[in-house]
Amino acid sequence: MPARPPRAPDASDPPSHPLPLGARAAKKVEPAAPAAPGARLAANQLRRMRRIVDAAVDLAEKGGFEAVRLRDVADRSDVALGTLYKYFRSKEDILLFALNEEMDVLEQAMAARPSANGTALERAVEFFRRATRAIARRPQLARAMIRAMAAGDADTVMKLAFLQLRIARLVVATLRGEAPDLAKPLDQPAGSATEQAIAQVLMNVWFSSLVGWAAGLHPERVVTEHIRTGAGLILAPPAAP
Amino acid sequence: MPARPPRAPDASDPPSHPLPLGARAAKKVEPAAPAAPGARLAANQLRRMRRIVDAAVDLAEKGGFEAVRLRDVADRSDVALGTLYKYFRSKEDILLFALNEEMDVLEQAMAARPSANGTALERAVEFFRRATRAIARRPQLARAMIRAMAAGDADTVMKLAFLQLRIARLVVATLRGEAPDLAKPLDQPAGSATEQAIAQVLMNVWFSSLVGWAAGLHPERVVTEHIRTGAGLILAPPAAP
DNA sequence: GAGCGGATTAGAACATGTTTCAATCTGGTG
DNA sequence: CACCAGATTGAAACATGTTCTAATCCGCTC
Repeated sequence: MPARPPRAPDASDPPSHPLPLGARAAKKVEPAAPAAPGARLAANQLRRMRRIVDAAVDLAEKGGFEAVRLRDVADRSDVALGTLYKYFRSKEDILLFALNEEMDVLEQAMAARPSANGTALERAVEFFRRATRAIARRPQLARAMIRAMAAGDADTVMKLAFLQLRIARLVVATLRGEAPDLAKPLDQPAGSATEQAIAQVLMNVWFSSLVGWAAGLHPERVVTEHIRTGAGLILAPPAAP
Repeated sequence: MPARPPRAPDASDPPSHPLPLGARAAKKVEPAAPAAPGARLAANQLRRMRRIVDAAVDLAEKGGFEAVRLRDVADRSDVALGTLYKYFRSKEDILLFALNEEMDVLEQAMAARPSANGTALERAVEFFRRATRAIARRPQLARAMIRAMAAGDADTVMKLAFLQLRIARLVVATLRGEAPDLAKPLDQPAGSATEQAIAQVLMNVWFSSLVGWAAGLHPERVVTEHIRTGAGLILAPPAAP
C-alpha cells in the first residue's frame, strides 16, 4: 500500500463514519426534511456515498480485494477520486464500512428472529453456521473484507473492536437463547463472565477459521466443523452421559 | 498492492523456498564443498538471500510492514531490485520466509527443552505464553509478519498451511508433555483426534488474539489471558473438585 | 438574481510494489 | 586464455493507492 509519510490531521479529514446509510437495496432515501440542520451530510451526499460503497462491493464480489481499483470505483459511482477520499480514508475503509452494514443486517435478523431452540451448544453452532453461510455466499467479497481487516492502522483498529463487541453481543444472546438487546451500549456487555469468555473463544475460533477459509485452506464446511469442535469441547462436558 | 494482470508461470520464477538459510546470526556459511552439484543455490547466492532477508527484517523491526520498502531492502542488501524478485515473489514472501525461520528456532527450542512439568493445561498455557513473549519482543516485526499473512494468494496459503501444521505439532507435543518429533512428516499428525481438536482450538484462539494484539486492540498480557481462558474452558472440566 | 463558501471535479503528481530489458559480470569449460 | 550460459545490475516503465491543485459547480443567503 503506497503511503506517503503520515500527514497531520485536518478538520476536513474523512469522518469515522458513525452514520448509517440505509439498506443497500433501498433505492431511495426518504426525502424527510430537505437538509435538516443537524444532519451531518446532505441527502445527495448520502447518495454519493452509497454509490461509492455499492460500486466497491460490486467490484469486490467479482474479483476480491484487488479488483476494487479505486479509479474504477470512482468512475462507476460518478464521483471524482478526490471526492472518494473525502468520504473514506482508504480502500480498506470502504470495505470495512460495507462490512459494518452487513453486521447491521445480521443484528436485525437476530433481533427479529432470535434462536431459542435446543441447547446452548446447538444454538451457538447454528448461529455460526448461519453467519458462515451468509459470508460464504459471496466468497470474493468476504476475502476482500477479511483482507481489509489486516490493514492495521489506528482507524481500522477501532472499527474492528466495535465489530467484535457487536458479534460478542449476538453470541452471548444466542447462548442464553434470548434476543440481543441492540439498545444496550456496547461497552457494557451482557452476560456472565463465563458467558463472555465462551463467546470470546468461539469468536476467536470462528475468525481464525474464516481466515483459513478465505485463504483457501479449507472449504466452508470446515469452518462450521471447527466451531462445532470448539463449542463441543467447551459446552459439552466430557463426563456428560 | 499494485499488481499487474497475472502472468503465466515461468521456469525462472522464484522458488517456493524449501531451502533453509542457516541461523540469521550466523555470520559465515560453512564453506563445505565449493558449489556442490546438487545444491540449488551457490554459496554466494545463499549469502545474497540472507542479506535480503536480514535487511527486510531490520526494516520491519523498526517501522513494520510499510517500512519495508523494497528499494531500501535492495539497497541495503547490495542487490538489484530485479535480483530480489528473482529470489522472492513479493514483499510478503520475504516476510513469510523470515517467519518460517522464526518457526525453526521455536521448534528447535521445544525439541531441546520440552515442557514436562505440571498439568496439560499448565503446559499449554506456558507454551503459548512463551511463544507470545517471543513474538511481542519485536512488535513491529510481528505486525509486519501478521500483515504479510493476509496477502491471500495461493502461494501464501500453502506456507500458512505448513506453519499451522508445524505449530499444531508443537501444541500436541506440549499437551502430552513430550518432545515434538520433528522428523515425522507433517501430513501425518501425532496425537488423538481429541488432542488435535484441542490444539486446533487453542491455536485459533491464539491467532485471533495475536491479530488483535498486532492491531493494537489489547496488550500482550491479554493474549495470554485469552489462551488461559480458552484452555481453562476446554481442559479444566467445571465439575472438577 | 448576485454573490459567497464549501463541495466537487478533472487531472496531474507522487510513492511504492512489480515487471522488463539491454548491458555487464561471473564462474565454469574447452 | 577465449567463450558461453546464466546471474546480476541499473534503470526505466507500469499499475495502483493516495495526495494536491486550480477551476468549476451547488446551494444558500441577501
